[in-house]
Amino acid sequence: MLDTRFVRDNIELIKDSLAKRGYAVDLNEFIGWERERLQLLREAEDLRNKRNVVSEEIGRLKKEKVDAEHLIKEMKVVSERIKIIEENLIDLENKTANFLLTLPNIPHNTVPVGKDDSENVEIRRWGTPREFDFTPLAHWEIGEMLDIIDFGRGGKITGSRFTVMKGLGAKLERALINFMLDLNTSKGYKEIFPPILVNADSMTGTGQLPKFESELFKIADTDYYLIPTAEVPVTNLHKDEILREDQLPLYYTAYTPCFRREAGSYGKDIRGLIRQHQFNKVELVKFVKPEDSYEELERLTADAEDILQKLQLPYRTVVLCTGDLGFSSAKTYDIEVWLPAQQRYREISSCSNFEDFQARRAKIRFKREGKKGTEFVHTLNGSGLAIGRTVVAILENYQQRDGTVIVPEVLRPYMKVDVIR
RNA sequence: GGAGAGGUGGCCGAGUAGGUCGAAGGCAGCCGCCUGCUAAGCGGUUGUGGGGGUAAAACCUCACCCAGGGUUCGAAUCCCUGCCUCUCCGCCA
Repeated sequence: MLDTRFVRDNIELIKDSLAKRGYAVDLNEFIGWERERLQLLREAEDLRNKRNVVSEEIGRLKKEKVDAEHLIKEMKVVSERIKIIEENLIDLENKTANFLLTLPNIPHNTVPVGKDDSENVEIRRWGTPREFDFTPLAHWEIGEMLDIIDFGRGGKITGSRFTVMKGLGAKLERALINFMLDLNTSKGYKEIFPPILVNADSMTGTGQLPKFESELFKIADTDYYLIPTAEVPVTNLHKDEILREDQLPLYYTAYTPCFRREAGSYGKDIRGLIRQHQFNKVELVKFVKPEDSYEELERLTADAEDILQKLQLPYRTVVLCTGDLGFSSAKTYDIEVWLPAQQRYREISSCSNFEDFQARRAKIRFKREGKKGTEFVHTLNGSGLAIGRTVVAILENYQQRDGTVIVPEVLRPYMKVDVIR
């Protein structure tokens, strides 16, 4: 969420930055609400002040057994007036707050301007895509041949976009989770295992609600939602807290299953593991001081890239342009892994700096040593990494002519085998 | 699921026959004083958000005693609803 006063005072800047994202927003109504709200607020405060003073006086008079009936009558009228104003005030507050909740974050000035993902800018590549002396198979073909991925039974048990991992496939999934958590924690990220059902308040805190309800699974008869990413529970760890300066930065890593409706992606990536309703992911989350957040974003991205380097998987990193940037993010790097069967790079991690956008929604603040007042922290997160897509990348990049798959060196201690056959 | 108890400031903990309580006291923190060092002691100070005000402060004011409603001239204190915590029973991984 953007700050009310900031929006009020920077109308033009907001309009410009939203236009870069492809949003056309009418702020005039908001300005009108704010003007009226402030006026009513002052009126209400003056009246409340009067009531406080006179009520005190009434108390004193009653103690002295002096008649205060005329004052009580007078205050009755004042209280009624306050009540009416407060109702209007609440109405206006709701309107402005709901409006602000639907505004996306302002892109950082280093984010390239563009209309959609075709204008994202590649900033680096690592590794060289392997030359095959045979035609590489798609991961779903490999997975079914080796009997480690069962798409059909996933559909039977639940429905489309659900998959069963079996044998060494299941073990590969588990190995990757452990490998990534071990690597991340060795770099100072604290491991978290959070609830995977969260309440609406937490979803609002990180920006999924109110705008993107249709992309979430909601539990019937409750206020709970299945998380679409560990970002939600982990960022909300410090909801409504005031942290001490010396507690920052905070680094967390968490493995969770993730659940997404994938509404609006009908027909996309129907085959294979790329786009599932349920998938595993190891996430990286940071809470940092504002002046550090862009340096922290670079390091977060580097930490995610390091996982691919250790797995010896070729990738490239792109910076998302304004038109492709996520709702809550001020700047995002996508890391895309090379998939030989598709002959293209596919997203495997998304690393973002949300600046104070989430912190303001979730009221995550900190206090500087020796300074008055509080400031919002900056929050960041990135996948480190999406497990299912990493499985895809390993199967496709490490496949051999005979249909078997070599286990990446760093995973062998976890897998206990060198080859999946 | 059944029965009970409770939710007050960074922490502990007063305050419930409504009135000057943003809230006693203690601890912790900060600033002084004192002190051979440490400890003890003495004095002062320390919440959050909003509106106004200022060059910036100072300052004025409103709100906040789990959350949301209600009663009242006036509520931390009374009433209702919700959430959470604890204890006992049941059930269960």
